[in-house]
Amino acid sequence: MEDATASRQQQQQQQGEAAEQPVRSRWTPKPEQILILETIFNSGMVNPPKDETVRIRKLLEKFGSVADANVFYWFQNRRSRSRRRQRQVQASLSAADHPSEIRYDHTFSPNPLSYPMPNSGSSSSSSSSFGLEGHNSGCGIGLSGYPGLMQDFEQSPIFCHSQNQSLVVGGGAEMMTVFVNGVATEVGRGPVDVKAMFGGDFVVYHSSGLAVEMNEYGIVMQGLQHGESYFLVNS
Amino acid sequence: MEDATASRQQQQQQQGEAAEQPVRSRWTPKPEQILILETIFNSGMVNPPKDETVRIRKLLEKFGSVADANVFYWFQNRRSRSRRRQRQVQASLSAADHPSEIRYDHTFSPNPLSYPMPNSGSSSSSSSSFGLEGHNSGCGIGLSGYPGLMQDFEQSPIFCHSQNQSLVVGGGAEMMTVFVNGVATEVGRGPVDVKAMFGGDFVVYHSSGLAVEMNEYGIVMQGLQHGESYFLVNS
DNA sequence: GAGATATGAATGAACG
DNA sequence: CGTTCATTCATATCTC
Repeated sequence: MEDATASRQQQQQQQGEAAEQPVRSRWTPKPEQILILETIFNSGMVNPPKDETVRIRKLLEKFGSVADANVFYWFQNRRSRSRRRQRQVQASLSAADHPSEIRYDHTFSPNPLSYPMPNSGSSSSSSSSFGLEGHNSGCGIGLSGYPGLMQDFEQSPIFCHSQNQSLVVGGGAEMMTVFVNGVATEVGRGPVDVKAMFGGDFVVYHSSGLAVEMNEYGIVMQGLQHGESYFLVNS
Repeated sequence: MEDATASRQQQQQQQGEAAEQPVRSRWTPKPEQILILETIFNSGMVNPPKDETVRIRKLLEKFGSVADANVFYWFQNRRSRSRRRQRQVQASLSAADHPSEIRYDHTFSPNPLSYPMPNSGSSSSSSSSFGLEGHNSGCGIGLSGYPGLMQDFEQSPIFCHSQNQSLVVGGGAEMMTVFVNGVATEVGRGPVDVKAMFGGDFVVYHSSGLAVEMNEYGIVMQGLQHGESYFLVNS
């Protein structure tokens, strides 16, 4: 926490000499700076000691103002998110056990570095071993290791994209979910005895405003549809 | 992965761009999914722990693919924006030091949810911990399957949560047509006194399933929207 | 179909 | 270190 101590309050960091930016409240690393930081991180130095942090900060300053605290925080976040992501991946892998339903990572999660997620137990921490994950997709930038890195950053922000695909398996057995007065409710796919199920005499409306027909016994013979919204109104 | 790091930030800097993004699309929650999320949030669970997040995700998957991260982000954003709105409202209230005249809130927000607003003086401060606004004390909505999944609702769930309101003007505006329980109805564009207008205590739902917020006097302040369908449910 | 708005995603900063 | 908050970036959506 030593580095942090010096940070605490730098509410207003001088946004750089150029005096033209809309006064950014927080540090916004330049692409070159990120590249440097990534390179250092991926080279194995994931938790630079204080003196090293200072050196890095000086290096970064060639591309824009930055404080030691920023560097400190950057590594801290990088470490944290890196590991978290690792954990996530691993968790989703173990989820492929006895898939009662094949559900896997669908959704397009572009290429997030990592997003937080409340976790309960779990430790493993043990300082340094960070999973690689830093397999920098070779788009290399040569950055000769850390000590020697220097110029030549023209820019080739790397980024080799890969699209993710999602596929979904519909679920659904004979039960389906509908929303009744805003509440998700499981109902069978067959006829619905409104009176018995909801205890009272109601008129059922579909969200479109049309009443759902029911017979003289208060039974909706076949109207509800999965995912739709309905409303019960006292009759 | 790391690629993402360098991917996003370059838009305000006069930096010559290089490559473009593969246009990543983002998760677009289905109406049913939003309803579920809103319901959970309004029930008081504003920051579900990891395991809960997973359950929610599985629930949401019945209506479309979604990842844990999406759920996580949703709650994080919801919380954040909710808090910010709260702060904003409060700030505008304190601006009434010497109220030489009645101040009324003329924030007509077309949408039921959220209204950003250009932040003005941001004192930021790191004080954190601000009042949550999810204090729906008991007004729960029982989302099925969740705190108990599926529920028994014979009694309609209600939304409490109200905020002080400024009253307004009754009348003067134009009229518009909305559908109430399937019936076209003319109402003024301003606040609607539900009790007076419909003679009874009701909860008003928009066809999306979301309850329309009303204050303790049974007055819908945010106004209804022309052409939309609403349902009155006895409370 | 350009501008305004709503909101998903990312990330710097902090807290405990 | 894990978690959470505040801000910002990016895009889907809506409006005129």
